[in-house]
Amino acid sequence: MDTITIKDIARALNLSTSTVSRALRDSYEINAETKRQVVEYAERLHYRPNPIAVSLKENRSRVIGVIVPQIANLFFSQVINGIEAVAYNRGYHVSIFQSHESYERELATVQQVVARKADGLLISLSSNTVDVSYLRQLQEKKLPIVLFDRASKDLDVPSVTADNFAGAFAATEHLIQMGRRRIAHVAIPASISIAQERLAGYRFALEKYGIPYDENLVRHAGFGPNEVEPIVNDLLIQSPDAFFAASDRLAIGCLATLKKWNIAIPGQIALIGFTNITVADLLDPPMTTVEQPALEIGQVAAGRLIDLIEGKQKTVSSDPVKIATRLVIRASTQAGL
Amino acid sequence: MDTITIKDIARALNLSTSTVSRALRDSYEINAETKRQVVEYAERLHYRPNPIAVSLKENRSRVIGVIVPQIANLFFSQVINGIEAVAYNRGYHVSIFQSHESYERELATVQQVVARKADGLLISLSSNTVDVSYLRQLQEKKLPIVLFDRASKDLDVPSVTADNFAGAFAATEHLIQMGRRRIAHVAIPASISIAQERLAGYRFALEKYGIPYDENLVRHAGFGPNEVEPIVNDLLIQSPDAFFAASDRLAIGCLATLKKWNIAIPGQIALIGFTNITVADLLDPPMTTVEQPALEIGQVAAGRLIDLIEGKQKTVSSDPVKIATRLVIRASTQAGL
DNA sequence: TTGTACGCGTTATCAG
DNA sequence: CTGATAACGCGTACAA
Repeated sequence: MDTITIKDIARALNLSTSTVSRALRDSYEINAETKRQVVEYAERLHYRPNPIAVSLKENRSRVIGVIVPQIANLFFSQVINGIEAVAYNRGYHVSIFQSHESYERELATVQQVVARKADGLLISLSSNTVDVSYLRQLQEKKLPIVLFDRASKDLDVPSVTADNFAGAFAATEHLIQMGRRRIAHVAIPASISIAQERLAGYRFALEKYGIPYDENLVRHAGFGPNEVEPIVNDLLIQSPDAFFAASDRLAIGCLATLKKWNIAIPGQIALIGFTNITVADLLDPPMTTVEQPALEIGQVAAGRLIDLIEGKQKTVSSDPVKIATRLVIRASTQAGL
Repeated sequence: MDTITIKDIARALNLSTSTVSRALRDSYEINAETKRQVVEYAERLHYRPNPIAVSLKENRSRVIGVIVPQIANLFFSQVINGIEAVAYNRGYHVSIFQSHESYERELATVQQVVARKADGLLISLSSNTVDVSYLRQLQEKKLPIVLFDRASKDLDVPSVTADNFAGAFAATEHLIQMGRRRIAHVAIPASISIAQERLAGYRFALEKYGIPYDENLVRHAGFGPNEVEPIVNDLLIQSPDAFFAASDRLAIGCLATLKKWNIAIPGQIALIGFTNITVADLLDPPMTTVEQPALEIGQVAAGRLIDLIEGKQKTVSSDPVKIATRLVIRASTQAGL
């Protein structure tokens, strides 16, 4: 292997490794000339310190581990972009991993990342994760952790999420103001923290407008490939006049099912997805959406984590940060109503 | 820090670290009883070898580095899923990184990953990467590398891509068979390897049906946020009767622009995207697409890489692997014609 | 200002 | 069968 080490430089310049080492970092009392020599030589040979050796020595890695349920999801991939932007600026590398909505893989991945001395963890919990004790243990070992999007009430850890309650409220209220009264809600799995918040926002809007809550109009869908259609079919039996879908995937599932039954959405069904769908404008009629500030969530989460890592946050104020969502009303949805 | 090491076990059991180490791996001549003791104690304390120390010692990490231009792209995220499935099964961890279509970031990321002793690299080149000499150097240092999707003719490295030529040919031929003659092609940046292949497939189809190639009908679009619309506008001046978009993003850009001008796609313009758009069925009319076998590309690429890593591939046959695409013809697109 | 020696956690070699 | 020792690359107390 011809990767060059501090030792090579030392030998070439007739110096000790410690002198070279010092010359390359703190100029902690080192002869200017020696330093110049070393730095120049190192430069010329493209010397790069071995991060593995440094990690072993210093017990850290300048790496932030990011674990998301799945990457094939515009929301998460955008959050990651936000994370990277901040982390990169502050001198950290970001390693990305997927839990594939599996508790076991989440656990294994986190263990691996921690074993590799990541300086901190940014996690969005898998839908199957109920036992978060492994995270609590890491937290007790002083490992900086920040949750985003999918947090856990069983964990006293800082979290950054969209304001799901307000977003769901806005979506539902919009539908109500368009004259709808029987609004079906296709929800994400109840085990996910934000499912409750979205449901609460939905219920609160109904309440505000004096519409009774009908549990038959609410169904949770999992992540299986063909789970949405039967659920939408069931909901259709309740003859809803609108749909509030709690995610991109569910919104698409709704649309597909409605299309299959040839139900014209504008006249009879209004649909709002809690989404980042980029093609919402292309649909006919365009879909009104609640957009999550994914980029910002990532940026804020990364910022908080790095503050924790660098000890700028003495008090770990674990009060959740809520980032405002945005209701995007597409023209002809309104027209259609 | 209360991470337990081999040394802790040795002390507790009055053994030397070397004995413990041996007991934990090769049972190479070790007393059965001693071994049992060690293993049991290690189990009880949840001992996990420090992967950083092992990497330093063995100069490898059982980690595969994956670098893609961007994660917020269904094609890439699905490829990654394919990669993970295979790598996981064969005992490797996968670390995911983005180059954000920047040569500099690609370079920096690869250097970082290599410095951390990744056992191999799976890369899809950024659109700005023209100088691949840094990869050639790594290759010469015997680092296993496999390119996927975006390869480079300047690099004699195994690659796995979709059969872009055949896919583009099939798409174009389909449009021709639907009676179109002036087929506009919105292409990805010419610097990307597969751009040429797709263009060639397009041209070959025209040729086969005796349609003259008109360079005014072909435009390349970059990755800027507002690049597609003006290009589509320009193309519209050439009064095309169909569009062949070379990617998801471009297809969406086409659709958006056409919708803006209120051009009814079915009657006047047929559109085919070289894509993985999941909502193609929802569009009105549904869009016919050429689907890339993303998952399979990832699986094959990961398989080849691991074969290389494990030396099963003595001869580095760098002949590119082409995976067949699938033309998905949506019913009413045909009807519309 | 520079060099020596040690440790981070692990494995491999060589004695015993 | 087991233990001492060296080595992977680096940083740092301690000595000079």
